[in-house]
Amino acid sequence: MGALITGVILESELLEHARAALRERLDIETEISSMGPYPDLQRRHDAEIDLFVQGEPRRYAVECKTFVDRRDVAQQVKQQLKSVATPGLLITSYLSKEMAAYCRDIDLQFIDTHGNAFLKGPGLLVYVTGERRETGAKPGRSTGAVTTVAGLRVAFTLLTSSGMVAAPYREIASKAGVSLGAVSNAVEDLERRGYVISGGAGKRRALLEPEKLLEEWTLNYPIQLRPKLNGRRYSVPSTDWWKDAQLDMSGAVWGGEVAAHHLTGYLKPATQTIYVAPAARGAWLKGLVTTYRAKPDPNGSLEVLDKFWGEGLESGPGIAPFALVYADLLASLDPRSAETAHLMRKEWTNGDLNPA
DNA sequence: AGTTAGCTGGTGGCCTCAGT
DNA sequence: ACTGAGGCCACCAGCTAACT
Repeated sequence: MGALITGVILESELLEHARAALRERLDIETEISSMGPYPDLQRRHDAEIDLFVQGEPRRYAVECKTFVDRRDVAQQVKQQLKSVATPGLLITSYLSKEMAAYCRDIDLQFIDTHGNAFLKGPGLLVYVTGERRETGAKPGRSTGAVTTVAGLRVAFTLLTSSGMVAAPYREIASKAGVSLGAVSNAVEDLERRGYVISGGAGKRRALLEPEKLLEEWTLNYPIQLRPKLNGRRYSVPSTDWWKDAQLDMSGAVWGGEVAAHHLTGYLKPATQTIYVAPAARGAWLKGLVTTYRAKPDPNGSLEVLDKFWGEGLESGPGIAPFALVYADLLASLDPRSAETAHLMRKEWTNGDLNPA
């Protein structure tokens, strides 16, 4: 089971190993009720399982995470499972004593593949910690394509530009704004997880299951990549200033609700998200302040972030790539935005929003 | 296109010190 | 003497860039 720890594994494998550990160490039987991804946006977890306690099934919404070695990851899972009607359960490869204690503190139930567990409910209280991982296994962080900053950039480039997956690593690296080694790691991870198929030496690679990859990317983008984009908020006196703001001339692009409005005509934007190239950011912000009297405000409706992708990936003039607009909408946790995101994904699936 | 050495930054653990 | 907070430090994963 060493590979479980050092490599990135499939959610289904993680689930199976954790269920086996629960059965062997704690004599608790489980049954998988359903596996995601779910079509409805209310269910963004990975699976639903029944735990049999004294013969009675207890249903849990499951979120699988290969590595949970940071408090913010546990916190993110907690937040994600909060919106689910059934009790949430984190399944991971290994939780240290410290992380187990933290999960208990924030009331996040979990099981890992080594028999550590925290389960509570009517007539049920299990807290097992300190079960050790195998020797030689490192506590490693993932090098995953959707769990690291560089990996997310690479996955984003592949999702946004069809055909890019077959391009040389140097071209992908250039478009994604990451190093060559990072592309190598990311593509290797995508291959291992079945998102990329490689035909061997000289053969072209292909992207498989882009929809599933998009879902994973969407979940990880607000946690891993977005906080690195130097986000700053501003308030603008006029509520509909965005209507006549022409961004494409200034190198900035709309993300979030305004982009969704332009793409679908469906959503009336209450917030504005703009991505600006870091080099142009200073001059661009000056213009924003003089033209629209924008003021720095931590609660302002306008958020300005660094543009992190290369040229030619936009969904349209002055509009961020679809995947990013979709992720922005879902990250806002606003039901209106989620509905629009769902609508956009349908169009993307049909190929209507794919630029390249 | 792949490999790897070296740098960077984040995290966890240990130590110290102040307060009770 | 004990406990908790804060600071410091070592370790390690992630990343880059040079090299093959």
